[in-house]
Amino acid sequence: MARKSRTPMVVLGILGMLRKPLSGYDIKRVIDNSVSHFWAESFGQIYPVLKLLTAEKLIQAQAAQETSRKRILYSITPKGAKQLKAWLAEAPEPERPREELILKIFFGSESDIPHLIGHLQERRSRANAAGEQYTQWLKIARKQNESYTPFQIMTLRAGVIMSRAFVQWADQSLLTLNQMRKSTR
Amino acid sequence: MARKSRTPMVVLGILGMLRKPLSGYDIKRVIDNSVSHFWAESFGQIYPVLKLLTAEKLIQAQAAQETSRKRILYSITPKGAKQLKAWLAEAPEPERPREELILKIFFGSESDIPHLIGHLQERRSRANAAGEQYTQWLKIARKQNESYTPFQIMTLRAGVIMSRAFVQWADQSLLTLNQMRKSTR
DNA sequence: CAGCGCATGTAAGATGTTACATGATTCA
DNA sequence: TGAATCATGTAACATCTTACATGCGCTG
Repeated sequence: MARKSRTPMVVLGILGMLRKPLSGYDIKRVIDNSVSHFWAESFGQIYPVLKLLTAEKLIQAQAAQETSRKRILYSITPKGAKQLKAWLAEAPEPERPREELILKIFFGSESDIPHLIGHLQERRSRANAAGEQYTQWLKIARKQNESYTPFQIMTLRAGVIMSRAFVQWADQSLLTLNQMRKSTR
Repeated sequence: MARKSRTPMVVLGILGMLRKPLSGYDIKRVIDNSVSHFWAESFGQIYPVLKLLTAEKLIQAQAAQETSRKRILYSITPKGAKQLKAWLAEAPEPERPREELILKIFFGSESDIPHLIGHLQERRSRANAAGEQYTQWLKIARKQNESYTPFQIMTLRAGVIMSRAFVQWADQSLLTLNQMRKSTR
């Protein structure tokens, strides 16, 4: 048996936290605009889960009345909220680490330094961008602090700290690699 | 189509880097004792891959002569080394983030602060232990530096930096949570 | 009217985990 | 002799990604 899917709980979490009816599309957008660097979901997961949760009466569907556009809104039921709370109380399962970049550096002796430098720069710049985005969000959150929970702010800080640490490591490693490249030429 | 498996390349990488015949069991042990915090493999993956790679002539098997114990040793072929080098030159694929702890904190408003504190403490102590282990390895590596490549040392530094950043964030967050717990009582 | 963003959904297929099965050897 | 470690392997099953399919509404 494979590890139990946490997608249903993520959906329940978004619906429970925001306390308003959302469509599958909305849910995806919320995830992408908040915890995307820590958790991602695809439509291929979300839509089937929405049906499953409805069948289990953990969420309920209602057709959107406002517009003519096809749009199904879901809200969490008391049963769903209970289920969510129970899951939140459970210890997070240890994740399986998957850091291909580190692996490629680990095998660096079988590769060429310029390639490694390229990979590192590329990831460094992405981590840097992520860090700046989180910093930006933090700034916004501090201004209008009634629309953010302190918990959300904590995750933003995690984003800033972890991104910066990565950038710091990348810079240090790039320095080392550049020195190695020079000395072996 | 799901994301392409990188297990074959990990096996090729270990065999290529160490340049000596290893068994499936050995390979697992090497991974567990080096990059385990960045990459993990299970026997359920390794053994089938070993057969596959043999069929493709990227590695070759030889029965262990030394002992009577059932033990199959594999070594990389030139073709395998070429394949490995090509993979190492490719840009690492972006990983799908999966940080259940951050998610649970993000949904913190639907949970109880003591639970969150428990989860955080538990992960903080594991990150701290990982950080200390990497620090230890770094110390050893510096002493007998001919048995470690500079690339391996770089990954050890990554372990130290990332673990410390996590611990730093956890401590900051625990402080916040404890203050919140007091003020809402 | 073309293109983009909104919006929902399905199918195929590889991936990876867990559990199980088996047996040898070493050490207390 | 029993437990732990060494050692290889298979089966079942859920998970997840990618690709595809479809169609509406708004904007330039």
